[in-house]
Amino acid sequence: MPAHNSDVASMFEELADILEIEGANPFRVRAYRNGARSVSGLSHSLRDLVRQEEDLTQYPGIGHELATKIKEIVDTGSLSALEEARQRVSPDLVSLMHIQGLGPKRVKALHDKLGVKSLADLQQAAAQGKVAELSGFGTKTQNSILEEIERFQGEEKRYKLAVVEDVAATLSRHLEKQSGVQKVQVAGSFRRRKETVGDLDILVTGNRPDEVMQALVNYEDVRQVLAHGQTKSSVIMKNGLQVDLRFVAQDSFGAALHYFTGSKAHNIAVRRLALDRELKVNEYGVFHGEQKVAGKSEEEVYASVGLPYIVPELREDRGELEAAAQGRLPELIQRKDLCGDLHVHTKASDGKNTLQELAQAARDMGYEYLGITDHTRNLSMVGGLGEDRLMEQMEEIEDLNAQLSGITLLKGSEVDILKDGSLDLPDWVLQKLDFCVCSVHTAFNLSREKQTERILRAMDNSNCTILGHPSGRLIGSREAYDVDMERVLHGAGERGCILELNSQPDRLDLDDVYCKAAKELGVKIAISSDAHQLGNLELIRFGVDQARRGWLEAEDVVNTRPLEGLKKLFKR
DNA sequence: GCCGTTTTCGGCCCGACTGTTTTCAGTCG
Repeated sequence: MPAHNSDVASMFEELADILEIEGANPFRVRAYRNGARSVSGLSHSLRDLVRQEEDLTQYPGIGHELATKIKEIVDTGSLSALEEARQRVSPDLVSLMHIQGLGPKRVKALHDKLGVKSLADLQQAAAQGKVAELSGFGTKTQNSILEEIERFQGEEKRYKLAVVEDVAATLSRHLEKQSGVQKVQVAGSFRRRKETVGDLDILVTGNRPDEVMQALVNYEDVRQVLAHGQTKSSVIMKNGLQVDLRFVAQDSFGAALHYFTGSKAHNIAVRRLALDRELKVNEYGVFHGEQKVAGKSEEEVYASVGLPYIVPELREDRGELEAAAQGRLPELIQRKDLCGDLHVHTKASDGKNTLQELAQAARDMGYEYLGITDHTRNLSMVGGLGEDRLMEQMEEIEDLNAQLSGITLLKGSEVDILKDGSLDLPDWVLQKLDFCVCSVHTAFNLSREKQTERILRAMDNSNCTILGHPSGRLIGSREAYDVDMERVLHGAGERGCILELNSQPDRLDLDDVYCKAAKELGVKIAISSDAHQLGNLELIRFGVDQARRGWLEAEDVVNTRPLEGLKKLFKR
């Protein structure tokens, strides 16, 4: 059984859940959660680290005990402490913790007093009115449990960033229109530009808190009100997304924004730094005893703990605080740094537009070049190009380039990587192109070893300029294929192959963690839209967001180079 | 269970809201 970092993390999380239900020392529980978080933010694979006999306790939150457990998971694929814990507390019972409003104490009470063992048991007990009879519970709790069970079963837990953007924009406008509102700002993982968002955190300043809260709970798209207080309200929108609204005072805005932007791990780390200086940080400000010393702006908050401003995208407690303290925060890439796009489809395969239309759109976006990369023949269902049609397209591009001014079309192709790692078109054709994006579109189920070898072999071909959407994942619908990304990263580095950061909101592939790893290995990244129609070209901003989360600077990304510089990077 | 530029023991981030209470526990972010 493969043991990815995420497997280790989820085992630690599950163990933490069980210990919590059992009433274990809360700090011990927290230690497991910290360990899980630390592990999932790691850019190295634990399997490799263990194999290389690295000292795992060098990573934050991993001590002797967790290091031993990680070794056990990597070596055996399971964790005996977790197996034993599951005997005591069943996974079905643990899963009840994921229902909003149910924590360890209540789950334990439901189990001990009512014999609840599963979601079905709970639903039945609540429907029969037994839950309300327990001390500490009541009719309201019982009803909300029933509602939550239905919601829990019906819907996805996290939403893609691009989906949430619409809700955020319309709701922000609605709130801004309310009288007495000065400022509306979305915080949370949305502001950190995380690829998926669990809920929307919105901050409001002004002088009529009651009315703003009222405006949210009465908003037409609200399905259910979870909480409605003086300074905080929570609602569920009709699409299932939870929105938390906070009213904050003007002079606490920076502290609140920092607090609610998170991540939680980053905030905890900042508060720990503050404690060293005998400061207390909360959402109202930074305090020295009773005295408030900062809070108006986020810059103030960071300054109070001796740090420069850290942009939201970096706030994951993945080394940004240390980097800030040492004055080596990256100067992150921005949308305006991009000189072109290197992955675009036309009508020739599964795109919607002509070369001319795309060229014009790219020029209007201020690009210097646009890489045309239609699919190849292996993807016959989307009209993939064989060598004849590709040769024709190359001619077309050359003719068009002769007429166009202000934009250059690059002759490219998104070449299928076949099952054995060979490329879908012969070398003599590929050599005529300016560059190739090579991608896996079939045979996702190969073993880890075979999939990895397949991709390495594809990169062996010097015509493979860019490895397209390297993991193949589709957020929320398809797992990445099983591939040793560490080896792929090293392989790309050794061969001078560029890795793509595909900007489609459901791909964002490479992800942030591997972008950072690639950067550390000196592997270059191409941020591409993978546009299939004109409107898709702008999706590239989501790629830029993800790149920023991956610590990438302009120099790490090939398509920040003007055309001549780019062409040099294409040669390998 | 983790951690340490006072420490290897004794700390460990902090506040709002809800429901069930009669002053607070549980949950959440």
